[in-house]
Amino acid sequence: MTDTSPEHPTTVPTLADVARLAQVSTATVSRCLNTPDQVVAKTRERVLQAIETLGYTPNFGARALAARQTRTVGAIIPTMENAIFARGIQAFQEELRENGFTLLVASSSYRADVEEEQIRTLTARGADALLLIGHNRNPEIYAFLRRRNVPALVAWVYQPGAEQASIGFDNRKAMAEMARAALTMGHRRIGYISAEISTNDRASERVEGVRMAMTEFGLDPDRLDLIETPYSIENGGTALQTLLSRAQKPTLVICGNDVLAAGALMRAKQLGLSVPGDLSITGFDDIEIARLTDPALTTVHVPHREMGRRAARQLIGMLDGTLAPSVTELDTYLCLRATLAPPPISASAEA
Amino acid sequence: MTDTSPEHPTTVPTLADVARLAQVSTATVSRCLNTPDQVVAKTRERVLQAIETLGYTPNFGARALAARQTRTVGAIIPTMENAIFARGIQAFQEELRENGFTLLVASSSYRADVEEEQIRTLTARGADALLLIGHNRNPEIYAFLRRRNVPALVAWVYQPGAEQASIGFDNRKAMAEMARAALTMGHRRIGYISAEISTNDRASERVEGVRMAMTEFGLDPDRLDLIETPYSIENGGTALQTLLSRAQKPTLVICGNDVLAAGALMRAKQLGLSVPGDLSITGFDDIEIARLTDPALTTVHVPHREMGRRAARQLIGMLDGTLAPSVTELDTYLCLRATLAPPPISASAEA
DNA sequence: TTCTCAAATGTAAGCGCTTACATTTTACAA
DNA sequence: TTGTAAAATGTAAGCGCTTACATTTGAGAA
Repeated sequence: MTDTSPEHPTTVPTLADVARLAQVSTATVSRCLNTPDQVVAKTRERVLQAIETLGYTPNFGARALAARQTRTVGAIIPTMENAIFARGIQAFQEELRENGFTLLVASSSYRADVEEEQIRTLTARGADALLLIGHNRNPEIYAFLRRRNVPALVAWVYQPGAEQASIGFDNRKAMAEMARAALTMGHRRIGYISAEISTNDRASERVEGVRMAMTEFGLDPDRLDLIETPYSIENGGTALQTLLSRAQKPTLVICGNDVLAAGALMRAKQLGLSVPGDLSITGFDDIEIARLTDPALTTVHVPHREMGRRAARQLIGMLDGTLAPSVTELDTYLCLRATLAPPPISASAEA
Repeated sequence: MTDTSPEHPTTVPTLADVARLAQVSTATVSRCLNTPDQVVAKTRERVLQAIETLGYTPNFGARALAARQTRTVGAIIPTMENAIFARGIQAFQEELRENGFTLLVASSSYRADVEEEQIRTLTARGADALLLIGHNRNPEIYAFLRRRNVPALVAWVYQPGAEQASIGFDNRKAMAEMARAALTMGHRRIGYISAEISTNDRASERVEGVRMAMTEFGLDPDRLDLIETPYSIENGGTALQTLLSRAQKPTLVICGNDVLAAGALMRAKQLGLSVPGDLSITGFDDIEIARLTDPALTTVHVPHREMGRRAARQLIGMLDGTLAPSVTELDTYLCLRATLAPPPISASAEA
């Protein structure tokens, strides 16, 4: 039983339906959609009209199957729960969109196995290219992607001599700069609140940056009081409390990012400490929240938007063959606001 | 030139490649993947082995095309920039995942045209069902979705007698309750910081709730001092400052959500006001930030997680025909924390 | 051993699109 | 008018999968 009455259609309209209604071949309809100036205005209008009356929308899967490309790129970020990646991904998406690409975002919850699954899912869905965060993952994944001709770009990190194409900043160098500023002010007892280090190279590099600076200042890097905890405001507060319960209280708590720092700062104030009078606290990322805490957070500014836009451009270039894979370093800078100051006199005397 | 050496494959492996290597038909390979117990163990192992050595991954588009379903559902939320929808969507996703569904999220930036485009995109990509936020949109969209057999569920709102299947809470009632609490304490000069009302029914309903309560208390609802501004911490601060510049300063600022409230609270403190001593501030949503401000925010608790999970179940039920579309109301409750208190004596005397 | 029938597997027809190639139309020069 | 080439359109072969239906296999009954 065929149903041809446009009034009460029972199935979803297809290209063929449009072609029939417009009295052209399916090829012409397809061209109207993809290369409109290959079809003469009169025909085109007729086709567009038919599309309109039928309420036709092309089937993405079929199109991808036939065209062998989707103009879609995938991004797998560790988390969507806090705003760490929001701005960068937003910019990434904007630049993609301006170039006719669609972004598909997935999150891995900082888990390698989930990331791997998401990579498979996104390539199965036809992602033409992939944006990944950080370096450390199973090298087989790159082989898999190469096999499928899916270019990948690693973001949020810069490591000299990296194998993979990447765009980002030197996390170690950036945090070292912060640590040097603090050490110069006289801080010697330092606490550090970090994300889990073993699976997160941004986090581990930042810690290493502090250790590096400590060594430069003649301090034993093992004396860094390190706590690892997932990024969240709440966890920042809890970790701060732990650090403050040590026999030797820190005069400075460096946080792996602004979210942790915001939590630590709030908790410190709730505990009656004056920041930075009694205790200095620093963050990393310079997200919105950093400017809005009271006092405003001293942090490391990361060029999220630039990173996102340039990542998109790089990936598009790799896709159409105009750009070779490359390793790009972006600059960060210290953002000295109000939560970092010299340690209290009493404390520096003790040290 | 055909390349059959598995060492240096030049194309991505397909079902047919697997079938060839395992010496079975493509149908059998397909069954191994989709209905494994329809194929005898020995064959299955051989096929799985072939899949492994070839590194085969099924092509999603082709599968969707042939099977006419994707086990994918789409959600279009107004924004990803703040955490308003994060928890609810997270729960939605979890429940979907447990049932073998994948979630695709898109954001509309609170723009009707973008939302419409996203709806088309997601259905083109084969979403089997859709989650939408709030009621007000072009009714043609529902016709479009019906035509395509894509069930849709509206969330975050409850309106008695709604046409569309929905799950959510009564925004008006919830906010009215908050307003009554404040009015009972003696507040008479009320400022309100809202999202844009014309395009956002959650926002407008909440405002109406306050107006309703004012009327109940014999106040002229038009005296509500209303400012509309996009949800962001920064904007909350700016709006607060505007409200404070009025001839008649408010003793209470009700905010349309916690993000605005957090911004307003911070700004108030920076301006040297004591909250709630000099000024009361309230939020809506009860997201993480509400418990972490100082003082903690008085707000309306929304059952985000429950809403997300139940939305998923409802949609899955509609998809497999076991559940009829329905309109579900969820309960909210007042979360009295520390930013709401009676107005200062001086103020109530003036009123 | 032969027969029966369920279980396992195979065959092949699409799903809705793009695109190489073939054909027709059109515009313009001769 | 005719010829020519470019422009417009059509034809049809897949893209990689699922699945209805056909065929083969094998276990157990007779």
